[in-house]
Amino acid sequence: MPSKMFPDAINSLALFAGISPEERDNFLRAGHIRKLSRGEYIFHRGDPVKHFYIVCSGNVQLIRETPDGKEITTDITSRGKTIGKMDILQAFHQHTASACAIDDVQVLEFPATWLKEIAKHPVISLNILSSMSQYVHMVEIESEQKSTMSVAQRIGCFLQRLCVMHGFDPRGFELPYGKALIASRLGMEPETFSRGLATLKDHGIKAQNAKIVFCDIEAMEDFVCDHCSMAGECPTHYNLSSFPENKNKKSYT
Amino acid sequence: MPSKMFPDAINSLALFAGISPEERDNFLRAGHIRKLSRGEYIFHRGDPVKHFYIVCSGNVQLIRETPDGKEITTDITSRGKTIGKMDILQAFHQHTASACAIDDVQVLEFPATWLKEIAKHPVISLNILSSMSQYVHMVEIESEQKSTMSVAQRIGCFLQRLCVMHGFDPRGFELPYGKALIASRLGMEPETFSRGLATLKDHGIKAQNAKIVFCDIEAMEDFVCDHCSMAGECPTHYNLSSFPENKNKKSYT
DNA sequence: CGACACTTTGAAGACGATCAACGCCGGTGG
DNA sequence: CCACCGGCGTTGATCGTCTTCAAAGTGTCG
Repeated sequence: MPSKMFPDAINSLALFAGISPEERDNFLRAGHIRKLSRGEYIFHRGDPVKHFYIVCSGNVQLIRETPDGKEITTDITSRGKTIGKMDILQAFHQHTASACAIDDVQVLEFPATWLKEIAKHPVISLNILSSMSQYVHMVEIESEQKSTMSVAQRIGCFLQRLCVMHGFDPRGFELPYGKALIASRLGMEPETFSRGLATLKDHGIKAQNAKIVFCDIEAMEDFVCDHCSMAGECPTHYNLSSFPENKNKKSYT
Repeated sequence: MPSKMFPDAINSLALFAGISPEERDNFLRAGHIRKLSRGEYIFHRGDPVKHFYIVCSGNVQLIRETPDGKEITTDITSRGKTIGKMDILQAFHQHTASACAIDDVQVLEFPATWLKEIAKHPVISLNILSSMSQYVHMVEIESEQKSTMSVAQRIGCFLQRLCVMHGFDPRGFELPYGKALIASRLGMEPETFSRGLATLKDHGIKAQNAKIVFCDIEAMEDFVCDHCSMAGECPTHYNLSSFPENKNKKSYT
């Protein structure tokens, strides 16, 4: 029984919010566990969509290749997140990105039809819609940030979101994966990431190797804008006022 | 009766695909028409979400302001598209962007609760999930393009999508709105857009004032990658092989 | 005709990508 | 135990691209 094996992951699933544990476990019985080791692919872009996944442990990288062979990391999913939701629900029955295990990973695998089935459940349907809306919002904001913010600012935002999402201690935590991966996630080169991280020391974020320390917790409060207050998953603007180019500018209420 | 007034817009609504016209009109009776003139706002970012909209005529610009007062155009919606869907479905009950009429606009306005109600309908629920998944895919790809493609390429992609979505004649059509707006939509400055458009002449796209001509229709065929083939709404890569930096690189199958 | 909004062009500067080299660390094998 | 190697991250120098600021051109509408 899955819920015995991964109680933490299962209990916090947004997918089943508002559903009784019994009904939920009933749904979950359709799935089985799949283990992958670092570097293994769960599926490749272009594969026909046959399954739907919930990450139980480890981190999974969603990758899309550009025509010139470069890899862009669309997202990094950790425990409790779902993979392949969108691909199933689209009319286009192929995966739009590849999924690769960053660490050793355990996922719950369900048949694709199962998702369409449970999506008919009114509560679950709204849960999916809600989490998808939230994801859209995040992607839109990140896209906007690529056009309007400097590398340093985007890194600061990412670190803050990382900290909030994983429940890390803002006074000191370790990056959960390599810097090259984060750089790819942010759509920049590793060198650029490295340099950007260095400049953040002047803005209240210290970084030594993989250790990150938010020195100015007050500044972090500013970070919780109205976007964030809703779910803690909103990528926002770190400590904007500390960036010289943002002096004398109105803040993001 | 709305369906009499805007038959084209209503009949092509993805929201009601697979629903009988009678049942659909039954749903639509809850709405009423709202007219706006150019420059008027339908709602502002931060407003409590009270309504849900379907665009009947004209174009609506979705705007998000950055902390420094700059405006980024998140999306430009035309006839048959919905506005405010995501904002309703999120736990956060405020609009995440402002909506402004570009032209004189007519929208169908529904109470927000109506959407949550009809979302319980299994077919409509899947319709919403499907269109939202598709939108997510588009936003993700555009975000990726901001990191990987040149300005000229992004403009080419946009023009192609514009042409397909609006059913324009690729051998010559007029831009449906100003260039400054398009530049904002693409996350670049008007000057950059202007210069980028000029360079496209070397890649089979002529532009004089607002008139766009795709000279190399064969090249456009390449544009229809597997993403596009599904719905014609996929932003892809215009005529990649004509860009010198993409010679000898594998194509996007 | 003139006012105004929009677009284009030009020149300067900032920023990130790229290429190259170095340092650091863990593992492997002699 | 030490030498070697490969993965990863940093640093430096250079280049191309986009933004910015400034000014001129174009069109429309009164």
